[in-house]
Formats: sequence, C-alpha cells, structure tokens
Amino acid sequence: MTDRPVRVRFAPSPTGHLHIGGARTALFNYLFARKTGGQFILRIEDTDRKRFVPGAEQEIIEGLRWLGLEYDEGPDIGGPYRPYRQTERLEIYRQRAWELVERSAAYPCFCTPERLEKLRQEQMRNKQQARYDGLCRDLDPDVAARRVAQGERYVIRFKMPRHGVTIARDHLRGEIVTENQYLDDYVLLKSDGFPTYHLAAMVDDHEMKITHVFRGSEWLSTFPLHVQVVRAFGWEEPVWIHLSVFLKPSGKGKMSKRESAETLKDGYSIFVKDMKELGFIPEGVLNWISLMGWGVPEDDVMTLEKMIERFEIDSLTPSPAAINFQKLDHFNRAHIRRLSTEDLARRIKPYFLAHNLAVDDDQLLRVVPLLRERLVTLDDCLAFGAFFFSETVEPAPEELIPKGLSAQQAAQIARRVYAILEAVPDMEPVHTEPPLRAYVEESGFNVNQVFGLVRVAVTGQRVSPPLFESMAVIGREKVLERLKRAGDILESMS
RNA sequence: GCCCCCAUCGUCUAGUGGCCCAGGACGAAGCCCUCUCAAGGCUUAAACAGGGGUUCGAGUCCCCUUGGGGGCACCA
Repeated sequence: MTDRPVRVRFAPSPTGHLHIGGARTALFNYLFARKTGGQFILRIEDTDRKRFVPGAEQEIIEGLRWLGLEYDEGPDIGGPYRPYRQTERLEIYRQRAWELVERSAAYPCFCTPERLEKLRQEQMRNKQQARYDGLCRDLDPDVAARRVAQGERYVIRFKMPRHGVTIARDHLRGEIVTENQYLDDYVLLKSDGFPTYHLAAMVDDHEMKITHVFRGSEWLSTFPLHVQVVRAFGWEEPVWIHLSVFLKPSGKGKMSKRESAETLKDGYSIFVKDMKELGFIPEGVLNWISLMGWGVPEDDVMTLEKMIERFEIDSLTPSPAAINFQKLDHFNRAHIRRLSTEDLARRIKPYFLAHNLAVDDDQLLRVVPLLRERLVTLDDCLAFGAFFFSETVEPAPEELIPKGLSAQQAAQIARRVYAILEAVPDMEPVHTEPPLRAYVEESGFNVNQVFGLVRVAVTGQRVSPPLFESMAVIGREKVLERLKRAGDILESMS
C-alpha cells in the first residue's frame, strides 16, 4: 500500500509540556521520513478548549528545534496542506462529519450531558459497560435534520456496526480483532462544533496524505473506531504503528504529575524543556529515548545520522519500557565525549559566564580536553573546572593536610613545591612533573600525599582534572600565588 | 466490572523452530592502568513468569493461568 511517497506526522495537543514520550514519537516519525526521503509534518491538535495551555505549542516547537528534529511542514512554517492547526480547520471537519451522516455512517444526537451521565451511572450500578444506548441512532433523518435546523444542540456520533467484528492491523502487533458489540457510538463532532480526535485526526491524516501513523499505544483501545471511520469514508488506510508506552523507573505504571516533578530534584526530568538546563545535550537525549522501544543490535551510541541509517519500523518493539535515567547519564556522557573541542567549549562557556567567571577563549580551549571525559552533564564543568577561571581558590584548611601528616609537614611540602616550581622555566608538564616526582622520591612522602596537597592548593578541591596539565592551564602566576597562600594557611595551623 | 495490548538478566533489548548450557548495552562486583576523579582494558554475577499442548526438536507456534500496561468522555 505504500507506493505513495512517505509522509508522517507528529500531532501533539498543546495541553502540557512536551515530554520524552512525545519526543520519541516525533523522533521515530523524523527518522522514518529521513530514512525514506519522505516528509515529516508537525500538526497541532488543539481541539480541546478546556485543556488548552497557552504557550504549549511554542514549547513543542522549541523542544523539537532544540532536539534537531526539523519538520518539513508545520503551523509556523506552512506547507501545501495548511493550515496545520486543527482549530483553523473546523469547517473541514464539520463538512466531513455531515458527509458521514449522509452516508448513514453517523447521526446527529440530541441527548443532553445530564441524560448521558444518568445513563452512565445506571450502567455502572448494573456492572455493565458504560456506553451510549443509541436513543438517537434511529431517529428519522428528516426529523433530525429539522431539529438541527431549528438550532437544537447536537453532537454527531459514529454509527458503529452492532454485530460482527472489526479487524484492524497494527504493524507491530498484527491483526487486532474486536467484536463490534463492545464498541460505542463515539462522538465525532462536539456540540460546540469542534471535532473530537477520532474525526479530526482521521480527516487530517487523509487530507495531508499521511502514509504511516506513529502514535502512542494509548490509542489502541479506539483503534477499531479509527479504522471504521477511515473505511466509512472509503479512504485508504495508513500503516498504523502503535508505540510502546513509557513506564516509571520502577516499571510500575506511568509517571504521575507529582513523580515527574520529583525527578527534577535528582537532576532529571521527563520534560524536554528541562533537559537543557539540567546540562543534557540533544544528542544524548535523542539517543536515550530512541532505544526505548527500538532494538538496535550493537554499538548503540548513535548520532541522529546513524539512527536514520539504522532505523527500521520492523525493529520497533510493542512492549512497555521503564524509564532509566542512568542510561540518560550514560548516553549524555558518551556524546559529550564525542564533541569536538570547539563545540564543547561553545556549549560549556555559558555555564562559566553565568557564574561570573571571566572566560578567556584560548584558555577555555585548553581546559576542554581536560574536562571532556569527566562530564556527565554540561553543568558538571563548574564543579570540575571553575578554578581555571576564578581569581582565587578557597581550599578547606583541613583538606590541605594529607592523610597521616601534620600541618607542619604539609606546610613544609607546600613551601618546597613552591620553590621547585618557581625555579622552573614554565608550567608545562615536561618541566613541572619531573622535578616534583624527584622531590617525592627524596622526601619520603608518597605521591598521593604530595600531589594531593598541591591539587587542593591550586584547584581548591580534592577532585580535579590531572594536576600537571591543570597547572599548565592555570598559569605560573596563579599557581605560585595559590601555593604560597596554602603554605601560609598551613603555617598558621601548625 | 468489561474490552484491548504486552511478557527474555534489576533496566533497555538481540533472538522470527535446531547456529542459544540465550548475545549486547546500562547498572552492579572484581582486577589492571593511575597524581584525585573520570575514561579505557579485562573478568564475574544476572533472564526465557508458571502450566499445558504442537513438534524429532520451543525463548521462538497454540491454549490457559499469573503479572503488568492502556482504555471504557461532547480529552487527546
């Protein structure tokens, strides 16, 4: 059926933040489009006025842009099938709904919400499945038309076959057979004139010539309906691909609002908008979400290009996947490590600037190689390397004293190291390391004691990038200054 | 309650009837390297949910049970 050029779409509703589940749906759409040379479309499904969140559309667009998932048609860039916002297509849905009425595949329903609520209560009480009882289903079409003309409030319902079965085909699961008796006469057009998803999405997918529908498996339960609607119109069906859902890290259920908020405390998030601030890079996030619900044989650290190359809809998996933030860390770190020096420098510079550190670009370029393999998230650059750019460091006095030594011995080491480094032509490791190692030898202290002290003295911290390389970047003046200061502190303690 | 979907190491997964005493990755443990922290290298522990079939042969096909998930709206 897919001799048509591939056209796929990501169709979120602007009702909240763009989360990783949505991002992954967008990713798979994107990968498939790029893989096949087809088009990737962004469509905004904003027909629910009650849940509409102002700004949500913008957040979706920004999120996709940040991730690098460029679309070919969309509300902000237009395209041959515009508009791409459903509230701007209301007339189309209204006409299509009535087209179905004319084909006797749908009917106007005048039942009030109150009556439906009562009906539902009663069915629940009798432990029956809650569904429409079909009161308006067999109304005379002329009578119905007259009532509509008179301005009575109505919805349009789909006339679901009462008997037989509906066979729908999901690409990952095969045929899904549902007995029609369990299906309902779903509302297609609401009384406010807005369509429901069931109508709008089917109409748009058809009009926009969508060939493959990637969507969350929460749509599986209404899948038979959608297939029925498409068939009632006599349209060609797209290939349906229902993606697995994301479960919380424990694997028990989906993440709640509260749980989502709490992950932020641990430095993680399921919302794309938070990722940048948490120091994650698009490459890492993309790689992470791509591997939930997609089985790649080997070498799973991939760039977008690599993903496009390897993407196959047949290797998508239907089972739910638990979110694992440790993997986010892993992929983020792996991709940071792959960044060029210039690129990484550009990305971490803002973090230093935000902390009022004067960043010299040449110096930054020398810092990056020392930091690169130590960063899990971009903001780790501060914990690891703020001392490179700060005027002074504030070592904790007790940390200056190596294990097993007295303050006096420590002071002696600091003074001696100062003297050795002062005598050396520059701070390059070839000049600093040999004499200091020689000193370790003759002094009888061990490397950890001596280098540890120097590390705390010049970096202000116990953990840092390699000492000698770091000193070379810090520069002679600051190194000596900091060593002197450490010596002073230690002397005052002894 | 009813309907639908899913089911391999803790997690993400490979596996499409014999190549599997089940492979990779994350995480864990240990060793090596080492100026700290990382990175890197090597090694180890760790799974076919249970029960019935089908078959010469089942992780792979069928059924049941169990577990998990989703849905039962004039929300998407």
